[in-house]
Amino acid sequence: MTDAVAVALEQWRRERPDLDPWPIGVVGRIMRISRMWDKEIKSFLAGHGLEPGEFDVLSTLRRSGAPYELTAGAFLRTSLVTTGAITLRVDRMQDKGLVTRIRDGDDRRSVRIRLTDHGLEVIDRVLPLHLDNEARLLQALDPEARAQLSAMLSTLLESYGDTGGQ
Amino acid sequence: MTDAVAVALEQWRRERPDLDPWPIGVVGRIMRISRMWDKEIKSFLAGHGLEPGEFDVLSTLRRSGAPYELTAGAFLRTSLVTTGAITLRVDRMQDKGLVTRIRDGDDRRSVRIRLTDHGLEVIDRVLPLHLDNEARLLQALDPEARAQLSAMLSTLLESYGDTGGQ
DNA sequence: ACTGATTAGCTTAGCGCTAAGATAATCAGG
DNA sequence: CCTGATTATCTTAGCGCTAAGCTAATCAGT
Repeated sequence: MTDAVAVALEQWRRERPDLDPWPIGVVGRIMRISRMWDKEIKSFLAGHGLEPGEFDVLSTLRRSGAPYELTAGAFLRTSLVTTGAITLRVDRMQDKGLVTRIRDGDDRRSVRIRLTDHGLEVIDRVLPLHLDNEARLLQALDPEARAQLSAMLSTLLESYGDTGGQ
Repeated sequence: MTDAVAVALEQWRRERPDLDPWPIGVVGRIMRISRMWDKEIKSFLAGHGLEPGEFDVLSTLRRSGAPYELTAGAFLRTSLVTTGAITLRVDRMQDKGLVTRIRDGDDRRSVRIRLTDHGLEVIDRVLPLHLDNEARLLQALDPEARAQLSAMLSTLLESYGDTGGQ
């Protein structure tokens, strides 16, 4: 069987034989997989009443450890979205009772975003299911392939200096 | 150096030692890379007056070969977006003079979308630059790694039955 | 202390997309 | 031929995000 990107590569070789379309073999496939996973994960999370962006905030807070509290700026540095998106996510999550905003006493520009008890309960319940769901998406790869794939992706991220802030 | 996902994995192992977060090593990295590339490519294309979705339509038409014409449904089957998105993209591209809509004479429900001379000129000019740009994003990987990576990504897409329609 | 630059976060118009429903043409069975 | 189901596309309200500008607090140099 050939995937959709293999077909596109073959078409390009026929139509533009003067060009070598090899980068599409990597970039096209990664973007295609990412879009498919976006939908899968969005649909999975919807079953638990969460948007992907909200799950992302919950995860980041949870794995930062007790007291499950980070400034809005700390999210920016790990999240690849703009400040406006963080503000809006936290607005929605506050309405849902997942997090609270706390003005910092020392630096009154700063806002600390903190997981509520409910938020902690939600992420601790959903995370294991989320991991199972992601593992299912990777079933086609054996453990060795998974490790090789992770390593190559890591090489790419490192080449972009992606350390998630600092 | 460690990438942002390696840091997240380490945090999870500390905070939830009862769980094995390995799927994040693959899924998290692919999604993170995809979002970074989305921005790079969007910014690159903006320099040529194109949106990513528009470039996608131009590419699909161009590589389908003369007469550079496909039905709206054919895009749907290769594109991972909804029918509404195709309609809106074609609306914008028609305004820009990149494509034209032609009602099919045989099946009058069907609309054939056709590259204009201008559209053909644009995609033939931008594509080589786009490939150079993508190659730049993959500089960190040697040719052998690129081939291995493509093969593993292809395995995943095939496991989802992704043949781009048919 | 004062002043300009910087930092942290919020606001909002606009964008592309989705989801759900609508319209219109074609097909399939009796 | 009808009639109901299907197919192809368009329409539109609403969503999350971006980009650009804003407010307010803090810092750095004099």
